[in-house]
Order: sequence, then C-alpha cells, then structure tokens
Amino acid sequence: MSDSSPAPKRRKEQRPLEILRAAIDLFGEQGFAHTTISAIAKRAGAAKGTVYLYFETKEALFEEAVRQFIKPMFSGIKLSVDRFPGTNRELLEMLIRRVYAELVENEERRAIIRIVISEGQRFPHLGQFYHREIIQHAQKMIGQILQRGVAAGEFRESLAKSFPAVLMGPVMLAAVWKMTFDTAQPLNVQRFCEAHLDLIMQGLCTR
Amino acid sequence: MSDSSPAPKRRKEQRPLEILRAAIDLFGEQGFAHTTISAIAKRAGAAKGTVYLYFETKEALFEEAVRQFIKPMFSGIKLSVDRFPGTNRELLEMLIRRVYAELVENEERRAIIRIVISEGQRFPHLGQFYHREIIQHAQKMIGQILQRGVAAGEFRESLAKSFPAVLMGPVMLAAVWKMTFDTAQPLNVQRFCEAHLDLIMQGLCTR
DNA sequence: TCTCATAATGACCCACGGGTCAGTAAGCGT
DNA sequence: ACGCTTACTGACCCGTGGGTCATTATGAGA
Repeated sequence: MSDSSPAPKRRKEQRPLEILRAAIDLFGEQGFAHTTISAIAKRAGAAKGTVYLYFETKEALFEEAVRQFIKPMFSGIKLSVDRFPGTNRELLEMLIRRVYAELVENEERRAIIRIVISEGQRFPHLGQFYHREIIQHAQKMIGQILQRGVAAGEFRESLAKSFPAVLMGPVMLAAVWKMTFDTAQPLNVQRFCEAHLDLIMQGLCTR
Repeated sequence: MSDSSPAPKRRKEQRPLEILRAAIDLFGEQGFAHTTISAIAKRAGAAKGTVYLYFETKEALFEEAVRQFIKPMFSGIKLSVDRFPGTNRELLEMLIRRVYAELVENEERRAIIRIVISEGQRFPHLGQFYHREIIQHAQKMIGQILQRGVAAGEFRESLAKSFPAVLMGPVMLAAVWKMTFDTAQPLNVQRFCEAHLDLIMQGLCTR
C-alpha cells in the first residue's frame, strides 16, 4: 500500500540515507550546535531513537553527513575536465565557470563550505578529509592544466604553478560573500566570474 | 597595594574591556555556541554575575566584542595607504602585502573572519556591520587605486574596477586555508602572497 | 494465523549552561 | 569608626537537548 500511514515502517535500507539528507540540510541551515537530533529525526520522518539505531553520536552523524555530500561535489567537474577537447586556456576557463556554478551558485554546496570553515577547528577530521578528497585533487588538476598550458605556449611561466589555489581565491571570496554580505550588497556571480577570468587571464598591468 | 589579593576589587571602568577581551579570545577559539559565560568570566578574572552587570545577554556581549575588534583592524591599513608616496602599482602591492600581514598571519584577526563567516547566518547584524565598516571602505579604496592607476597608464582597463573584491580573493582563500587545512598542508603565506601579486600584476597568458 | 526477531518509538534521565538575585564586602564620605 | 551605596559574587533555577531503554509494531516465515 501507499506509505501515507502514520504507523512506523520497517525500512532498514533507506533510513540511514534519509537521515543523512535531513542532517546535512539542517547542519547547513543552522550549524552543528544549533541543530537538534529531534529536528533531524522529524525532517527524516522518524523518531529520535531511530537516529541512534544508525549513528553512534551526534558528532558521528555530522561527520558522516558531510562525508556523504562532499564526495559527489567533485566527481562531476573532474569528469568534464578529463574529456575536454579544447585548448588549456579554454579548459581553465571552463573549469572556473563550472566551479562558480557548482560551488557558489548552489546553496547546498555553499552550506558545506560554511560547515567546513566554521566547524573545522572543533572537528579536525573534517578539514583533513576535505583536503584529502577535494583540495588535493583540485590542486593536482589545476597544476596539470598550467603545466600543459605553459608547454603549449598558452601560458607564461608563473608562480601560480607552485600555488594553484591562488587561481581559485576569488571563488572562495564569492562563496563567502554570498553567505555573509549578500543582503548588504548582492553579488552578481556571473559578472564577478567574468571579472575573475579577465584578471587571471590578462593580469592588471600594461606592458 | 598590588592587585594580587584574591578579594574582589571594585573597578567599574576596566571591567567591560577586560570582559570583551576574554570574550573575543574564547569566541574565536571555540565559536559562539561552545563558549560559556562562566568561561569568559573566569578568563576575565571575574564572576559570572559580573558579566551580566555590563552586558544584557550572551548575544549582546558577542556583538559588542566583535564590534570592538573589527574597527581597529582597518584603520592602520587605511592610514598607510593615504600617505603612500609611490606609484599606484606599488601602492596596490604594498596594500596587498599589508592585508596578508594583518589578516592572514595574525591569528586573532583570522578568528574574527571565522566568526563573521560562521555566525553570519544567525547574526545578520554581524555581516551587515562588517560590510559597512570594512568591506565598503576597502572596495572604495581599491577602486580609487585602480582608477588612478588606469589614468596614469599603469593599469589597463579591466573588469576589476566593477569588482575590486576580485583582487582580494586569494587573501580570503589564504585566511580560510590557514584556519582549516594548515595541519594537512601548511601554507607558506609569504610565497603565496608573491604568487598572488605575480598573478594579478602579470596575468597568466602570453601575448 | 501464529510466532518471533528486530525495526521503531518516544517518555524519560540528567548534564550543561544561560540567566537571576539575595547576600557580601569594598571604600568613600563624614 | 561607622554607615551607606553599589560593585561584585556564586549558589541556585530551569529550559534545553544529547543520549537511553522498556515497550510496541511490523512483517517474514512456519
């Protein structure tokens, strides 16, 4: 029958994921401390005790939830980079546009960023995990693009090859801005992205 | 006599500032939710009740503490920009170096950034205040430097004039990195700063 | 239809911490 | 020395929320 009955259902397989989904939503909206297990259970359509059937503690649930949603964030971008046909310059441009679309414009993803920043001190695992799963791969990816671009004569030799993250700095700023200052001064992400690309491609100075 | 006596002293003037200092330290270290009034009082060398003599609630204390430490952050930089003698290019370079020194290398200042990011959702005042007191002025300052630089032929026309914040993107990333990934992969701030300057001054592409 | 292993429940327990207030004592004026 | 004002204290109150567990409900298999 339909699952509209209020009576509890036994669904061992789906439960954990439903709970993780509810958890990541609420942690993103309210932060770790202000999110209650009861609220997570309620949103997942379960009772408080059910959460503790699948997760040891609130912290364990938290780390699992973040883990669950960090991984897929990167895989989509990685795929489209691997099979890109154009020049390295076009590839870098496409990559940066994608990152804005995936990380800055998507509210759920921004929430992950905020979580990693704000809870990173109290959950060192989290920072380490995020670094291992995302940052490291991203650095390698950008490093390769730069290297190939230099070899192909598209890019000059620059210090960015030692710090690929420099290229992504404005992305981080845009994400933080959206989360923090957008009510005071709304950010036009598209145009910000264009300014970003303009800057790193051309630089500021006349020759 | 010396103030080593354990008996309570009556010092109406110094108390509030001592409490604010203790508060900003602890809020920076542990975040808003995990910082207790008792801990703040203890660090300030006072009793819990004393805190409530000077501040209505925990939130009021929090906002006051942040306010207290945000303002002086900017004034030093502003001063050295106003009286700078060199070219606009040199000025921009000096400015960016100073911002790294003040915001990224200084742990207390980074704490403020983390606070604004992580508590910004639940305390909208905070984001608005920070924007009004820092971001807006910084934007104006950088905008002027760019404009003068273009007029003097030092800078090309670029989209950065509409989004001066783009230039500061890597600073934000460096600050976040220091707070979050530094144990996983320590960041050499000096060299990162050089890479940042190299990038925005020269750009990536060959002509 | 009956049994039984177990998924699911939610009332309950209790530690924690924001906020209070009756009491204490410092120190000024006389 | 003696009040008297008031800065200061910390034991106490109580709402909140993490975590438990005795009880109930479910549905697969006999």
